Amino acid sequence: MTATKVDWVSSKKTGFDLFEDRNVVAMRVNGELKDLAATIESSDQVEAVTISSPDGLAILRHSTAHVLAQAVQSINPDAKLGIGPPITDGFYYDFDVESPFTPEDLKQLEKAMERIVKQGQRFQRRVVSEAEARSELAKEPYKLELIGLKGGTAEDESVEVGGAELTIYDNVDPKTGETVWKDLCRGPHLPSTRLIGNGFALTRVAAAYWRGSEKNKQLQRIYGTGWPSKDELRDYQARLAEAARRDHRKLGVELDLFSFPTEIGSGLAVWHPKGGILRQEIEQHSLKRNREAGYQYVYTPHITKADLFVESNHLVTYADGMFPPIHLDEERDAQGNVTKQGQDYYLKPMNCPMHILIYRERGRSYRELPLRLSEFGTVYRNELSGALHGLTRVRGFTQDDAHIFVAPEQLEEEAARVLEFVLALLRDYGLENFELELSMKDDEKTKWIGSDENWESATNSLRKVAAASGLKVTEQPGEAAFYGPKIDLKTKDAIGRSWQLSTVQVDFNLPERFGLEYTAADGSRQRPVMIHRALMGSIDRFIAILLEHYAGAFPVWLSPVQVIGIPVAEEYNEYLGEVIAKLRSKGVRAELDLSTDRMPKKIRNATLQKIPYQLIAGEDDRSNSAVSFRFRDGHQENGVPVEKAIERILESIENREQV
RNA sequence: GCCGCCUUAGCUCAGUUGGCAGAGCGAUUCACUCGUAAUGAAUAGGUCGAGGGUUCGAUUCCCUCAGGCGGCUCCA
Repeated sequence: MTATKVDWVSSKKTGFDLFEDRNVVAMRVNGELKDLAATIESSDQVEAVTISSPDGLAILRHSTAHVLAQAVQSINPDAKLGIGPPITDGFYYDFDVESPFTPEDLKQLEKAMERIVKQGQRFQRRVVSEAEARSELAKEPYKLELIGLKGGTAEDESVEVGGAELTIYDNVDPKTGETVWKDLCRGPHLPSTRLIGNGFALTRVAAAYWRGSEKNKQLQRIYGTGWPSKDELRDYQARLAEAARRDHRKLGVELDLFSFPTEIGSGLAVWHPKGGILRQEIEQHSLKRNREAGYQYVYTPHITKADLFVESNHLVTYADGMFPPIHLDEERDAQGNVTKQGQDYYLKPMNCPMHILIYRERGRSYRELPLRLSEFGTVYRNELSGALHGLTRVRGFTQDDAHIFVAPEQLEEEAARVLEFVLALLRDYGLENFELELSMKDDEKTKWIGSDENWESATNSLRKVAAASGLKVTEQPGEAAFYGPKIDLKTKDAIGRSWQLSTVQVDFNLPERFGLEYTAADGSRQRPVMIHRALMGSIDRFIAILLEHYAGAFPVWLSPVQVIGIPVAEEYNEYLGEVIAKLRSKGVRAELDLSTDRMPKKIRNATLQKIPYQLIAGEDDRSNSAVSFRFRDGHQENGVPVEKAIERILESIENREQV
């Protein structure tokens, strides 16, 4: 926060009197955000809100949204206003219009907005009664609906009608004093549109359901971004360009890792040889770590009779996410009458019921617990076509899944072990900067099953475990799965984007449904608790995250091609070929570039493929039994003796180094 | 699933107000034998996403479908 405390000044004043700094665009009066035009009482605590502070940016963006709405209505007076709040990095405004906006409309609207900004219209707050608001906004059906909602039940406060009173903001032409536009809004706003400057841009158009419900009409939403200066806008646009450069869908094509053939179907990926190597490395490393941590690997089928998902209740709670059944074994006579009842089979959307059946296959002793079953389990989910997105949202994917069966008293210790394990493994892949979210039940929703005592003790256990990790923990009441609390782990990638990865969920429900038991030390039958652990979420998605994190330039051990040999001329093919062969014999993924390209072209190709080591050899190297290194960043080390070079490469693989 | 936009060579993209389809990269071949991000030349490569309609004629206009992109919704 850049807000500064301000001492109280004697007589009655407004924010304009108090703050001369033009960067101050609003103020907090006794903790409440207000326009600078608001008057201040002598007992008030006042803080300045500068345009670059989080509050200031939100106000800037909200005011920019108003300017957008004014621009839209200046061009199309029939456009009905929805809502227009600030969001991360920008704002949007929803409109009900006859025909959707086009990219050309956006350019035209930006121009209109610039004119409004230059005009320096004042945002003037005015308190109105509900009746006044209704008559002034008679032509705005959505605003009228918002007015109707105000004072209703626990509805979230919105930027339109939150707060104690209804207010309308008039946009006033500073020269004529005429109100040129107005909008129902709680504020606060910038003192003048001029402060918006040239740090804004309209970014895209999209449809959005009115008030976020599929049942409502879709409005046309215009998204924009807004910043205090043109330079900051450019920085933001550069960040977007960097994110686009790292897009895993683009890198997947460029590095020949995977594709989504339309013949196979939406959201169903095939892995090419290079992507296959990457995936194998990740899986093998994970397998080894899982084994070391006491997990036992299992295999289960991709398809099962309906019975299993009836017993697990997935066919009730998760039916929408499942592919329709495959009807098998039905027989009919010549008249078409069913002579043998068929069976429905389903593609599995989750692995847990299968693992549970392995547990239940025989009697279990407390001595076997915790029993940790893990699997790279491939699941299929019938995601809505519009929700699919590269490898991060697909219809078939592989979870590095595990289900741990523990005695209730083991829950806390095991959860701590799981979290520790998850963090260690993710660090192996080069991820850092983790945050935890503890999702709990709340008193408002009714979906929760299981006893309050169970919830309380499990939540307390997870809370302790999360706290002990030393990571930042956010508690989220109401966000738990219906069957138990969970810890989700988020990580930030190299350019600061947050990704949800692992989840550790406590489940009382499935052990109950499947009647799981173990024999305790005293001979009594007890019910185990289950922990669901998806470490990388989905391997497919995890690879997408790593791809974007590393921008395709993986650490040596994960690189599909680790070493490429580039002879200076054909003459040196044989010499360098021997070096490459030695590396291959030691398990290094090394290739020799025998193409007819010239050397600089080969270097360019290898660099674009983001291969960590380019080994170059010409006369200087051959006569000294040496090779020359060229690295991704272009720096070189010439004349390295072959044995030393090999050693160095092997070490970097062993230590999972980035080079 | 809903709304909007898009789909032209392996890739990135021009183009046609309805009249024989274009470039760069990539591929192949030939020449060059080369020291740190593109040597030169030639050749091949297309039912203009699929199907239907309008038209003398459709890659171009209209309809349906598929796939992609951006959102919304969804993500137990």
